[in-house]
Amino acid sequence: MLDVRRLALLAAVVDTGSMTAAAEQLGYTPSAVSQQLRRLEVEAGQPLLHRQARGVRPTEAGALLAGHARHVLRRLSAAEADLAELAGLRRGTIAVGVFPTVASALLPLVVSRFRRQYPDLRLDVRSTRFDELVELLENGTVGIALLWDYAWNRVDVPDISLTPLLDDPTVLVVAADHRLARKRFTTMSELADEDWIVRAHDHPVAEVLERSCRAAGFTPKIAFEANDYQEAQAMVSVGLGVALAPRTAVRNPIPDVRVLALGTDVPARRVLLAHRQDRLRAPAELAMHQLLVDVAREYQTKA
Amino acid sequence: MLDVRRLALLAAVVDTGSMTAAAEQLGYTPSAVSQQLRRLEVEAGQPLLHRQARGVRPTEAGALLAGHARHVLRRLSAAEADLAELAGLRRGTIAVGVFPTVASALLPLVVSRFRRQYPDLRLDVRSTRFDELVELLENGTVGIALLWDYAWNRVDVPDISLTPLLDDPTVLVVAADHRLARKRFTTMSELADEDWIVRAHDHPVAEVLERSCRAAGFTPKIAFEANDYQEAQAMVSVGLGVALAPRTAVRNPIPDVRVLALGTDVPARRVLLAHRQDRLRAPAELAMHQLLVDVAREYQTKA
DNA sequence: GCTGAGCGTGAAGCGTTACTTCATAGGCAT
DNA sequence: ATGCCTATGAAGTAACGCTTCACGCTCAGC
Repeated sequence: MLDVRRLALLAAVVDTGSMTAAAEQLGYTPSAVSQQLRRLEVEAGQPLLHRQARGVRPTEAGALLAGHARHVLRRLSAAEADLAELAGLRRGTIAVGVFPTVASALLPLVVSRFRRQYPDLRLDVRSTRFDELVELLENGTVGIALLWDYAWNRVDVPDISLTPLLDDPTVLVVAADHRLARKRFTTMSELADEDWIVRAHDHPVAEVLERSCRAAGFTPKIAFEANDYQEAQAMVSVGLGVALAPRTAVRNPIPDVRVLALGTDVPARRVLLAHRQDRLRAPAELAMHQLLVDVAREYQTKA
Repeated sequence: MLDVRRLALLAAVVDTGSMTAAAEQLGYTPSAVSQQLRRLEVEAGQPLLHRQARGVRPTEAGALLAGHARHVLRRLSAAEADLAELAGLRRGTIAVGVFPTVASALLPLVVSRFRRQYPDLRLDVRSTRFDELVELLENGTVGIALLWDYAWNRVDVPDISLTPLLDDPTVLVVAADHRLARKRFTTMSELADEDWIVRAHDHPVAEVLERSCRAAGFTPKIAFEANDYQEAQAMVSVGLGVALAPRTAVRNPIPDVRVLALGTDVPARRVLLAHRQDRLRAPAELAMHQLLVDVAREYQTKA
């Protein structure tokens, strides 16, 4: 393969008409230019320059090669410009993986601010469940994923770096005509006699209920198992029971339910930002990382 | 400037989907590929490959760079192909400088054979006088020049390499009704009483006449000074006198003159092939060089 | 005619770099 | 659990490109 640095030298020499001028332009000594061009001529198998008393002139082969050299150099500049655009956030794509409850609550904020702040970047959001999120992260389909965990079961994936974004306290959801509906706050010990709506029994929030009730000294009566928080709210609204939920999951409650805060003794869900711990991260990914941290901080303090 | 060899590596890795495969394809060890790509990523300021369990996948920046790399490599291949075409005589230009008398006699043979043998090469012929030929040769306008000299004034130009092509004997031109017109051969001593047509007095053939007559023991009577051999022949044809000329110059004599050989004691013009003695010579130039040597040899033996 | 500036070239030496070798770590299939 | 395939790291070596210093040449100016 022809050496592109030598071709660049040739192009400069042909342009300036002199090895010395080209050397100065490119920051070399004339000797270096002369040596490299000599090698290029050997490589080419034919003379590329006519040495004259005053400077040099390209031969037919030299002019031809210099033309190719200019194309190559232009393309390399374009490549560097593209990299600079990616680095300068004037171009690029960031794919983020999220889980459904954060998708509905936090994400609108994130997306709108991202659009405003980086109008030239493409944003890809995938909403799916926990284990697939980790997989997407590991194979690079997404650069960033939002995960969650509880204190007794901290997420820990090798080669994945985690940044806690916010604490998502567990709240109580009751029907609008419930005896506690007027209150803003309650404790688990007030709820010993309630019927409970939970999500599928292997869902973590079921374990939150289990642990909280045990700490309060009673065993919850399970009235219904819902498939998601929307369904759970519906059941609560018609008086089938009360439910525990992460606050972000019921950020926009349906009409006939009320949301009450609970004490800090009820375990809170933690939302985390996860990414592969590569030395180098794509610029767009770094931008999104910072934006998520910012949005989460604001969300936390505002709420 | 981005390193093209690294870009080539990247393109190969992206194509094969594996560093090991790319290494094997390009004749490197996997370690070398890994190291170079790492450097390229540092240069790019962002990751270019997603490392996966089974091989690698390009990131957005990696795919972009690989695309540019493919363009650059294609262009470099084209450059090499062009050089090969020049070397393979399927392309190129050869400029030859000649002096008028060889142009009219030898050149038609040369041109026709050149066209036949190298149909893809361009041939540029410039016909001019001796000193300008040397100048054209020195500044590279022509790659080959045909020169001539006589034994007492050998051409010698620094950095110009000379190859004798043929001996161009001096002949006698007489009118068709001249007393010697029927003969094929004569000697200077038969010509002591003739009137002479010469070319301008500083022209070498005038010196040939001078020397030959002196050797034969007489001084020529100059009747007319002609500007070229055509004019000289015209004067001879109308009986103004006889003339000496290099044989190639009267290769195609006008109707009313006859050409007689002279003895070897009359100095012969020597025709030379001249070129700059560069280490490297353009392939088309080498081809033309050989062709000229061949044609001259045939011309010499045939005549 | 001589001299100096400008240009290209060459030999020697040095610093950098890119490769190989050898060894390690991790995932995946048998 | 074993073995293969992947990427990766440290160390050493060989090659390469550059600088320095010096020379030869041509042209312009005193």
